[in-house]
Amino acid sequence: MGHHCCSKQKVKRGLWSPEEDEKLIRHITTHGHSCWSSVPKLAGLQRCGKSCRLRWINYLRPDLKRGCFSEQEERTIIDVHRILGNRWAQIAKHLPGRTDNEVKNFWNSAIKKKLIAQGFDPNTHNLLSRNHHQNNKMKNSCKSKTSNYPNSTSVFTIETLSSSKEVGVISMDIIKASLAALPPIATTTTITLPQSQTSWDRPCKSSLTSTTYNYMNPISVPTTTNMENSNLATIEYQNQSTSNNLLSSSSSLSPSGFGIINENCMWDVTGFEPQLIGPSNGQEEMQLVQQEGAQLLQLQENICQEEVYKVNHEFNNNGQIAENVTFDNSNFDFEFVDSALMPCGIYTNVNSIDQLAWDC
DNA sequence: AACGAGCACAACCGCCTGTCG
DNA sequence: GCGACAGGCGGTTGTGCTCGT
Repeated sequence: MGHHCCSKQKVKRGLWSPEEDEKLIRHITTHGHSCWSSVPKLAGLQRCGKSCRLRWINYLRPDLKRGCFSEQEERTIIDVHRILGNRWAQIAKHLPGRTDNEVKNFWNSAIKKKLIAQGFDPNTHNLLSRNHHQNNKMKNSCKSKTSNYPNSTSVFTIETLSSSKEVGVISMDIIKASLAALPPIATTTTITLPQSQTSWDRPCKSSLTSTTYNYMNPISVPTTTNMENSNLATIEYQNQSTSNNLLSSSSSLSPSGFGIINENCMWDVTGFEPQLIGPSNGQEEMQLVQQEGAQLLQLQENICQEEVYKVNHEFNNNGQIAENVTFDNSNFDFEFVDSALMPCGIYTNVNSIDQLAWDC
């Protein structure tokens, strides 16, 4: 059974021949594709319009980047997927020259398996094997005083400690998530690592001696947004289930508090890119981590800005007054905001990472 | 050389949404 | 408001290649 647009006529299916490709390219480059349904007839192809469109978008478009995905692209896919989920078209927009189909195939054939192999749930980006254990632990003895999200899937227990700075089992994603959860006031964060630990994702329960690093919270750096106009929205995120928040029309966007979970620690053992961060090369590596964290934050901020802009743009076009716009009557993507702000379920009001310890 | 399993990727299917009459 | 249609998207399937036996 074919697609309804194809059922009316006899259409060829299956792989495209070079001759068909040539016909389609010649037609689109000379006439464009104002209406895909008319393209097959005009181009002399026995295909349906949808098939032509897919062939052009996924394979024949001149601006496509062919070949293997770069490591940077892989990371971008993972990072954006963490925020957006299986919205392949949206993810592909962050990868110039790549199509949603290509990204989807790459995810399913490569990244997904690597994440699973590393113990990550590719859907939630949380650890797989320890989920139940940690969830049970959360139920029984969670002392978190800050996380108030009932649907949190965090596998980490956060405790407020008055004096201890010890970091037990820790991975890069936890570090970044916690750093990103810091309020924008803090500019420098002190992280104490066991001396013996040279890799962030390598569990190390005992710490005889420790090394201290300073980590600049990239969120704390004031950034200016470059939206089309200054008529931006401020999100006062409280509780999505009972939200009755207002969009204000004249304040500036401040998506601070973005959480980051980063599976970059997986590269360490998958052979992609060893990231040894420790006393031997800590200074240099921490700079790289800072840069990477800042880039990731910028990426997440950009995505959030796009969502917020969509809301404003839509209402402005409709001639409505932004002050009267609420989340309830908007189509704002709460799920997106939730995932962007609390990707690992960590939501905290603590003043510095010194107050955090991870009970893993 | 023949065969089958596994894999990557191209293509299709079905659903959803927006537009238009 | 309703139906028809086109475009877009994500999930799934089909196809051809590679590699091991």
